[in-house]
Amino acid sequence: MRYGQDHKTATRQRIVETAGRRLKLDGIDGSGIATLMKDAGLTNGAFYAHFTSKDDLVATTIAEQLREQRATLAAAQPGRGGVEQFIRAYLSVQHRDSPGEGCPSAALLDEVGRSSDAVKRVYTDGIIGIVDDVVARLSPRDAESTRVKVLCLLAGMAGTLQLSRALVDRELAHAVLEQGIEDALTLLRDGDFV
Amino acid sequence: MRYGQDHKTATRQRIVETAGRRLKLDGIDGSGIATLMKDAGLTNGAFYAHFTSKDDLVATTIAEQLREQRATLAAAQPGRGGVEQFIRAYLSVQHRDSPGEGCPSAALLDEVGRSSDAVKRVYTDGIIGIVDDVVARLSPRDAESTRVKVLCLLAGMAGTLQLSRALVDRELAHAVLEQGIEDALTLLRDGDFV
DNA sequence: TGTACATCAGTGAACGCGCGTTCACTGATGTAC
DNA sequence: TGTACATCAGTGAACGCGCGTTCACTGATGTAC
Repeated sequence: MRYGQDHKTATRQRIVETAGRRLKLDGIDGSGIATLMKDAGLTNGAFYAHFTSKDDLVATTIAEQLREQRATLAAAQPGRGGVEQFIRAYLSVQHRDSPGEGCPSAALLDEVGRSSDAVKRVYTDGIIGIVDDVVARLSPRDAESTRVKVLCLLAGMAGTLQLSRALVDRELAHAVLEQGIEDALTLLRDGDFV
Repeated sequence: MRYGQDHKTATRQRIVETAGRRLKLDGIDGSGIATLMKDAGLTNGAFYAHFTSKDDLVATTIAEQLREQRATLAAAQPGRGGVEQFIRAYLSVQHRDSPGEGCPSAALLDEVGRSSDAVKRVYTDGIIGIVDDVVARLSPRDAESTRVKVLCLLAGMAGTLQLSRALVDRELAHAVLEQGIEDALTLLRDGDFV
């Protein structure tokens, strides 16, 4: 089956997209090559024509997921208001109940910490990209220290979402989201930005 | 090999202890029964004399790990000062670099969110136990709303530790821990406790 | 324009291995006489 | 006290299965003549 030159690129893109969903739903260790390829409508054998290893796909997918997360922020209203909008959407019931469509940090952060340096590398680069976008919206006096503050803010939000997903007490899980928004806004206010 | 009545109990306890370390190091999906048993000096076959399934061990181990985490807090100085002490130890370089000896939430929270209801149940109960100890130290006006605030505080700290483990930029990873302590103390101050 | 051929994305079976789980067996100990 | 036996914690091989990876092959397409 010889195809046009865009075909393979499109297939690769499709694998990365469906893998994003699967990895966030079942975890890195919980997702096998055969399943990942089946999600993209292919068989396992085709995998190594697109990626050198599972780790290669994981790294590629996490980079792409963080790029999408960044695009979500970019779509919000301009300036500081967009950051608040982002926080409320992030800590929403809808986001919590749709891990496959959501933030890779919330779904995979502890697994990333156990992953290869290659995966940690793309994660680091990707999260810094998001942070820089947030910092630009806050236009702070000290951009460097603000980057660290924003990093912590995002990490806290990811942890809060993870907790809300792990609690069986639905009422408590909801209260955690609400309080998480309050806490994030408090830190945003106290962060000495401007 | 017939042994005294305490022998089996002691063996089970040993499995749960070594499993705690292994699960936090390699993740739930990343830890196999044979490895978990070898860690305890046993062979795979003995496993099902102690637990009904891997999920049973995971639930038992997470409950035990949260109990140990609670004991760590109990060992700190009394009152609110102990909470600050706990925060600084939690977000320390030492804790970050020893996941096997550390907090189960930081190591496994996103995997718990993908686990069985049984695992989520013991996680929920365990974390509430820790929260109640923190709340008791703060002796707040409104204990119920303070529980939620403390839950969020702990979730944020877990996320921050996960992030520090995932970043390849060592300097940034360290700055995140420092900022995480600042943020946690800020939330503790603003929490309207007393 | 029509035909022969080279390309190469994708198939599907197979590799060795580790997974969670089961089970017939071992053998050191506590108990009964 | 000494011996025979029942108990049962632990062994180690095996179950079927899915893992990550490899590879000989297929066959639709683009290209060459």
